[in-house]
Amino acid sequence: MATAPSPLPPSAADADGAAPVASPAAAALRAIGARVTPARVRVLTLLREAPTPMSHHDVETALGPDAGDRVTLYRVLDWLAEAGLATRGVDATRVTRYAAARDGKHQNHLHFHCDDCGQVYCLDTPPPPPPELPAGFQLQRAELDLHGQCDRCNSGKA
Amino acid sequence: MATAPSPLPPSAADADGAAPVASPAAAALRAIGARVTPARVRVLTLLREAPTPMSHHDVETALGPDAGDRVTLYRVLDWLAEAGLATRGVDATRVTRYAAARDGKHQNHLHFHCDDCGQVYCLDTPPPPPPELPAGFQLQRAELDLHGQCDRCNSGKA
DNA sequence: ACCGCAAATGCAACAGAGTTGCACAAATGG
DNA sequence: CCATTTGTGCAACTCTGTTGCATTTGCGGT
Repeated sequence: MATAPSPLPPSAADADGAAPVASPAAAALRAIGARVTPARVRVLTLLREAPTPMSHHDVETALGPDAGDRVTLYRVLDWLAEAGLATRGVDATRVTRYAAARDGKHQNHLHFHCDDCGQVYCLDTPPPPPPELPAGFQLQRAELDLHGQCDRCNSGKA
Repeated sequence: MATAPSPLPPSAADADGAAPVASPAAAALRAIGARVTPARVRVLTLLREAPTPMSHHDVETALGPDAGDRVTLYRVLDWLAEAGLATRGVDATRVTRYAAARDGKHQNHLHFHCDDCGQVYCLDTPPPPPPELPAGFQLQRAELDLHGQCDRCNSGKA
């Protein structure tokens, strides 16, 4: 798998020494009383601009030299998820993907997994109401994953 | 995680030299014109008797000395999924789980993932109808995964 | 402006799940 | 019973994610 398309935005990670703090990511960090570190700001900014959930590898590639240590990246992603600023998800290839949890938007929509290229798409369609479950079971969240072929892979084949 | 409960049935894997072929698993294999090998019969039989999807590790543990080689087990599980005799799924801990695909039963029901113990439960509730998606996208299958705490983990805590 | 401490980072080594290549054994078909 | 095709076993490897520990750094207090 060749690291997916990843249409990363042009001006994702900047503001290191010149501009103090212009990024909304930094603001979000401050808002919850967390430390504002370059790594966190860079990663969160990237996730916020990304159109689809990103894997550790995606983030590392997208940030390039600014990605820093592999482990730090894992820890930052993990921390973001723990802090509620991002959501975690495991795709069909056993890879964990992260998405910015903006204003709760990512909590409540559908994901389409392309079984061909592995890309994950976010759909605007509202999810159906979850069914009720047996007593004793507490529902935390429901996730409807659609699997199939995306338009790109679909047109390329028969 | 201590390898899940795994209530493996008493008479799962037998019939090696004495009884010719009594297992329905073997019959299922023959039915699709595939080779009937001990490994396949043992694994498929186990999966068919299992109440929940099993991971590679679960199967290896359950079969004990009869499990054979790790790699063979991976290949058998993979083959079963490819052949349509089992279905694959990835749980919250990035572990692939397999379930026997009997008569199409496992195709169309819900899974509840316990975020505490990682156990996967099969619910009888019928899944909601999938929404329509953008043009160019071809839906292969929809999977509704419910996440939360199971009754066991739920009662143990506050 | 400076100091100190807790928290974050970097480095290195490790762990578990799954894969690949190749030689050998076994299941079918003739 | 033999030949061919397919599955199995072994060893080594890749990839994703973790853990421990020393060092640096954000940030609040002085």
